[in-house]
Amino acid sequence: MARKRTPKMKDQIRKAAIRIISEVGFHNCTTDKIANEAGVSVGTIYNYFADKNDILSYIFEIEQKKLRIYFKRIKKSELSVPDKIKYLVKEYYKFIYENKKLAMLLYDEGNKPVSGITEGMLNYTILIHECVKELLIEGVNNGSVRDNIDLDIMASVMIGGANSIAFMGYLNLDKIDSIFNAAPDNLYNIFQDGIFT
Amino acid sequence: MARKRTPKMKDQIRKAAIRIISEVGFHNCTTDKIANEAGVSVGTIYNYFADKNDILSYIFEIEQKKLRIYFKRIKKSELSVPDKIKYLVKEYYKFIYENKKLAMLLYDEGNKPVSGITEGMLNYTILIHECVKELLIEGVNNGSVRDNIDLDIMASVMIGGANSIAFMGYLNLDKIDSIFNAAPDNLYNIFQDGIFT
Amino acid sequence: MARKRTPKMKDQIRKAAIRIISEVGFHNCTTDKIANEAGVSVGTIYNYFADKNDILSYIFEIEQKKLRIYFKRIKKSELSVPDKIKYLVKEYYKFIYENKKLAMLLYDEGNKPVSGITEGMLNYTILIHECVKELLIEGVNNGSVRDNIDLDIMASVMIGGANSIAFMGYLNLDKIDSIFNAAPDNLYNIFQDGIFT
Amino acid sequence: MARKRTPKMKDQIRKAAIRIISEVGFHNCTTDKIANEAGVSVGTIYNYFADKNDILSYIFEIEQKKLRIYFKRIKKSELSVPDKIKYLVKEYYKFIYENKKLAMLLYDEGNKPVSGITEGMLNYTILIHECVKELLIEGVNNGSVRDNIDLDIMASVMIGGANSIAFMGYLNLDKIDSIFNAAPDNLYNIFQDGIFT
DNA sequence: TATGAATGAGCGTTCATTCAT
DNA sequence: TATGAATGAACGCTCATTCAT
Repeated sequence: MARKRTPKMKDQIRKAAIRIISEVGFHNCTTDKIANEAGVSVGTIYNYFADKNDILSYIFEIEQKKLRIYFKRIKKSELSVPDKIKYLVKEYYKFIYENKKLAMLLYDEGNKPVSGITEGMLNYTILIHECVKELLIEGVNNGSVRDNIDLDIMASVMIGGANSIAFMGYLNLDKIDSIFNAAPDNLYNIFQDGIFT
Repeated sequence: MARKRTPKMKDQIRKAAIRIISEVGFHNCTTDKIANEAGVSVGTIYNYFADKNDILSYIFEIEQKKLRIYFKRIKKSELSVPDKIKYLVKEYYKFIYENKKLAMLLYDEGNKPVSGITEGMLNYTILIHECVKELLIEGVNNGSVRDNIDLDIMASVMIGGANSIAFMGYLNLDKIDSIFNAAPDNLYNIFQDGIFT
Repeated sequence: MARKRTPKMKDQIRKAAIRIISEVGFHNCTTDKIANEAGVSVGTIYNYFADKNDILSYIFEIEQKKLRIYFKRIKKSELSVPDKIKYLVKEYYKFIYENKKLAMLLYDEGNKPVSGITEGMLNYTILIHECVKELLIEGVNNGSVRDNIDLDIMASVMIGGANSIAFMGYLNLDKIDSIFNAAPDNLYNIFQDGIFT
Repeated sequence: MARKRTPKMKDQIRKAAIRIISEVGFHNCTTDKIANEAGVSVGTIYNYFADKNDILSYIFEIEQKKLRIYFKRIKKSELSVPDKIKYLVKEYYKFIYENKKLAMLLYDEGNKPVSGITEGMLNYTILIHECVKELLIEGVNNGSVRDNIDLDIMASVMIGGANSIAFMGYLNLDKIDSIFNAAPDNLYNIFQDGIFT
């Protein structure tokens, strides 16, 4: 029996791709670079992925799966909606701090209305939106979230706001620790009381 | 003091580039396409721009100049800080509605911590941040903006939130009108009172 | 005298290759496709064949063997030379009608002075030539075949003529039946009396 | 004004392609080889041809045009049909003798019911068939060609026969002169009286 | 200054072949 | 002996850039 096509190998390639793409962007990331980073030959990539785009799709697909599980768990918890969101925000910054490269990639490639390369990318972004919105609906229903604001807009602001801070962190890598540290409370604070006095 | 005659051709190319890039993204935008859209030959592009990236830099540079003037005007106005921000938000949505292609491009290419192609792109993003932050400082100083939140974070949330709504609009082009219509008030509302009750 | 058990697998691969090559041509025929068609793994092919070309060689080799036996039988028969040829032509069209794929392959790959891939291919073509020529020599010797024509040329015309009709059939698959039906008599007729009155 | 895209350049590439393809076959002929042979860069090829197949199409297209003119001229001549054919055959061998490479290519690539790469190839083959058939029809009408043989078959035999001799010549390059020398008369002889006594 | 044909490095992808299992 | 995942050279094609006109 020959070597079995292992899920391990596919993951090895996926992770190498994450590293490369997050460093140079998807368009400057060549299949050769990925293969090299994965310690594999180019041909092998094509044993696991239909084409280069498919790698990106797969990256987003995996994250989507994780996300879905994660949100389900939060939703089911006994916490109040604000506390769920507080928790979510905290976890979010923990995640992007621990997975800088992946997070950068997700941000970099996932926010392209124009040159979106794969469906997977948009689906991921939409999924987050839907999950946050669900939480907000729950909040509106039990009176913990204001009901005079469009919930799509509210979700957008929350996600966009959180991402934007992360982006700032990536641009100021020397201050990233303090930024990510301060972010959750500050963000929650804004969600709580707005920015004006 | 009459200016020298504007290099019309450079602008012609810039505008063509905006149209093409916003349609297909920078990486799928070839110099041939730009030249064709501009009604000019490829060679001519290189009389006005050092290379392809330089076109993108120039686009951002121009927008930066406009932005600087614009912010200066707002800052000088007699409005209160919240009203300045209200006005700003309104104008922002008006602008991206009327300049969809340019706005998409600015969004698509301007938010890349990773694969940023030119300095100009980041400078543009940073400029916005700085300008908003200045406004917020003014607000803190005169007591109209809360002083217990990091202002960089606050600015990030505001900008990211606004952009995120725009992004949602681009993804739902059929609802873009109603989204952009509702955005300013909803956004201001959130800035005012947060999202929780 | 019982033969050793035929290496069935080699034949299985050979037949699969015939099917695939005749469908897509040798150059578009991948070892994967052959393996798949043969219900065998790629590796197995290389247990029976030195390389991809070797499969083609083998196909021609097998046909050559069959041909040799076939011609020997005809030669030995009591028929007159014209009758032998008449019989040959009839059998030829029967064969290519019943083995369209193989015949197409033999034609497609066997007529390449230039890009001949394997020796086997040419040998096959040459073999046919030699066998027909032998028949013609017999005819010249007993006076049934004209002796003022170069026999190589004569053989070429006969074979080329017959093939060319077959080719026409392949190009007009809807009329292939009537073409192959009419071919033997018409061809023999031409051999008999030429084309001019 | 920049260099003009010249028909000369396209021809230069076409001729280089003929040389390479006739040497190694279309499938083993790389764009790099053609470019190199033409003293041009790969990119230039793509200024004149849509893709690699297009080069082959063009080669056949050009020959088709020449052929059409040539046949028209013969048809209009005052010669009897047999004399037209005699002339045609003579010219044919002159042509393939003087243009060995082109002729080999035309033969090698033009006779593929299966793996025909471009329409142009088949059209060329069909054109020859049609032109010969027209001549035969003329002959039948004025009584110089036998009317009890299917004319498609007759045309096929004539063309296939002539080609087949040429093929033999290519396989025996040392005897090619004498073969091509003897061919016209022998062929005409067969057309006149058949092969049997 | 404007042109656009020529350039050629570089990319994504294929596929015959190998070899560990 | 059979397997099929891994390999990597090789290909067709693109496109930013150059430069003769």
